Amino acid sequence: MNSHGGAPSRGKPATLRQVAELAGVSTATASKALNGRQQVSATTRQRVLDAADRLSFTPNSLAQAMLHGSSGTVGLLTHDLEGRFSIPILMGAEDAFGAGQTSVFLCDSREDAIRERHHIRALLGRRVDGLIVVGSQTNPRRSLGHDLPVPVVYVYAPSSDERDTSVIADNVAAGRLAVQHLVGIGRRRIAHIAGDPTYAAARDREAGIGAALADAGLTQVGPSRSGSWSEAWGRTGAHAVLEAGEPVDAIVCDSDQIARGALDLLRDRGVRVPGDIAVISFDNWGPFATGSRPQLTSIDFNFQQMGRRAAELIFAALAGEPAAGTQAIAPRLVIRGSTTVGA
Amino acid sequence: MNSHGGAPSRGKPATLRQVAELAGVSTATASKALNGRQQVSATTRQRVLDAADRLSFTPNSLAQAMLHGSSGTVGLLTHDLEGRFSIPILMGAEDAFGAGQTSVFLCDSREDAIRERHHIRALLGRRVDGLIVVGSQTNPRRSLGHDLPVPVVYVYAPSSDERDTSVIADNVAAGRLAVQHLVGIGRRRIAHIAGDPTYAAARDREAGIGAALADAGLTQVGPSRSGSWSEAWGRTGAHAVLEAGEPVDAIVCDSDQIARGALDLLRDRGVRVPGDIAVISFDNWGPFATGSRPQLTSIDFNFQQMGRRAAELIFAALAGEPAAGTQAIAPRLVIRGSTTVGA
DNA sequence: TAGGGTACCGAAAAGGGTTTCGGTCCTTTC
DNA sequence: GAAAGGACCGAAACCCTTTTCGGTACCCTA
Repeated sequence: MNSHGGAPSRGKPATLRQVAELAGVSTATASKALNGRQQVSATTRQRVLDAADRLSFTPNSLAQAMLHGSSGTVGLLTHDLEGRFSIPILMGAEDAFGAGQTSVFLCDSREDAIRERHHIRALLGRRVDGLIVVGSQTNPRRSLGHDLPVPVVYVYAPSSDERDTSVIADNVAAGRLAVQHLVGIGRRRIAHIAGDPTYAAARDREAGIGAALADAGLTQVGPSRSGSWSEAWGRTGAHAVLEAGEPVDAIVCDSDQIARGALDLLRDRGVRVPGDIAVISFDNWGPFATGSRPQLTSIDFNFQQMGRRAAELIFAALAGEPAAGTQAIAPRLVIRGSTTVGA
Repeated sequence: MNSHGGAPSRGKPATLRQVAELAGVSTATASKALNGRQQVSATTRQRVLDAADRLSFTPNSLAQAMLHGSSGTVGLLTHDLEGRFSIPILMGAEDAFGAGQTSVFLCDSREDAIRERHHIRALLGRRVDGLIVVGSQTNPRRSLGHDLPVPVVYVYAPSSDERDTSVIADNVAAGRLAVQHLVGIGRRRIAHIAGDPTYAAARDREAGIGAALADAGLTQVGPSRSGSWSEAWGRTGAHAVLEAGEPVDAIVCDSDQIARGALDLLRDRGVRVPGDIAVISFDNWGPFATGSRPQLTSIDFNFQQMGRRAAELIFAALAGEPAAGTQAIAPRLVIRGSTTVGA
């Protein structure tokens, strides 16, 4: 770690006192020298810097935190077992906080309320400056309450309490975006294989799809068929769409996994994609979207941006400008082979 | 947070001093009362507890850490963008540390050495008790060096320095396990579609497969065909296996994604799985392994257990019993429909 | 009633860093 | 030569909790 080696640095890390002693000054002077304050002569400063380097001195953030009043840490609470959302969101937050400035505690509550409370206690004990709560469903989740001493931002799954601050994916816009793309490439007979109808995500996407179809003067082919988020349902749903007999030239699938299932069945039936039927889906989950034949055009929900926004909202709240309510992050269309031949 | 509400708890969290003041005792007594020490009368203790509850008091772990000398935190360094490994490993570590006892800082270095150094500086500044370094490849990675003041454990990707402590997946055992299962269900003509040959994982699995075949007195059908970790390669590889002309009744695929590609092609060619050819793969990546038709029999590398072991090794090192060298975690066979009809 | 014992409580220091404020020493100017 | 000013440095307080150790008050016994 230290640039020009030779330091012992075994055992306990060096303290400012040791640096000061080695440099032959007081801790006050050493502190000022290291922090670029103006009360130190150039020669003294250099002596301190050399001493700090020799000892591989790293200021103890715990002590700094106690003085400054803020710890420079944030807690990220999740119960997302697969880590599908949490990692991108965490990376976005890291970006916004500035790497090295703020560190993030990641805790997985595993859908367990007791474990969650446990983690919150621990995080508050460590005096985190804020809390980011990531849900794995889009459904609103129970609020942590308002008696917490730090700002809380809910991400992906909004808080059921409107007075809280939430950042969510804009599923309605995503639904519109999907249909607009299909219409843009000339499709007119659009069907929809939905996910689990108990999820707000499924309902919102359906609403967006309906609105965009209406805007284009079109009517959806068949009902939105609800099922689960699985590939198996994608196969079943696509089967139902074909069996209904109505001609179809595009299918919107509520997730990449559903789309994979649908592609699978269409291939079995000899239906060409995108020639006969274009397929578009949501999530843009890397390996799923790019592993298929053809690759999936998909709507990306910009998780990283959601994390960034969450961090910004925590900053704002700390600065005394809380922003209650729910903010939606705009999704992004990623075009691949399942809707266009060229791509 | 506080059980019977009514507390203000806005602004800065309460301090022990405030609790003591409210209870009419000194901070020393308050501390003893809250920590169950024996130097306090029952009535005084109760008064302190009531005061603490009224103020939603949470002891400041930062101050405790400064006294105790250890922060009760651990840094987990990753550059695993998809979070495929990191989250299970983190959960395993949480388990071993005991939820609430130890909190984990998660940092993503994004394959960037500068960012990595940055994060390490920050973590050491926060006086983490240990460091867990998770690699996304199985290839050995550059050591962080030995001049760090805390124990370091490398997970998944071992350190290239033998004096470091590493926990890795046992890819050789995994290869053996796959073949043993196939042999156990009566397969004798086994082919292998390998992953990227620059990965140690691919080489080790190949070694394990070879060893188990030899043990069973069998010879592999065709060479191990190397490619990438993608579904596309799985299709290409399976095509090559069929085109080679030699009869085959089982294929080992180096990842679930490769297996998905292989399944895809076999289905195109009208080959029945597992009737004509059984397929087995590695990783047991949930949605990939269970989304296919049939579902994939796969070797699970027990990431969670790797995290647990890493935590234990850090504990041991802190207790003065460092365990240099590399430890391999035994994999686990998960049987599904791609090798057995019943399952 | 005095002495010893016990139970309980509080003052103080420690842990590492930052900041304020007072002090020292050197330089400059009249 | 003396006073004023400036540049630099250090003592001490502070953040919050824990722990040691000394002290007080009370009770019991002789």
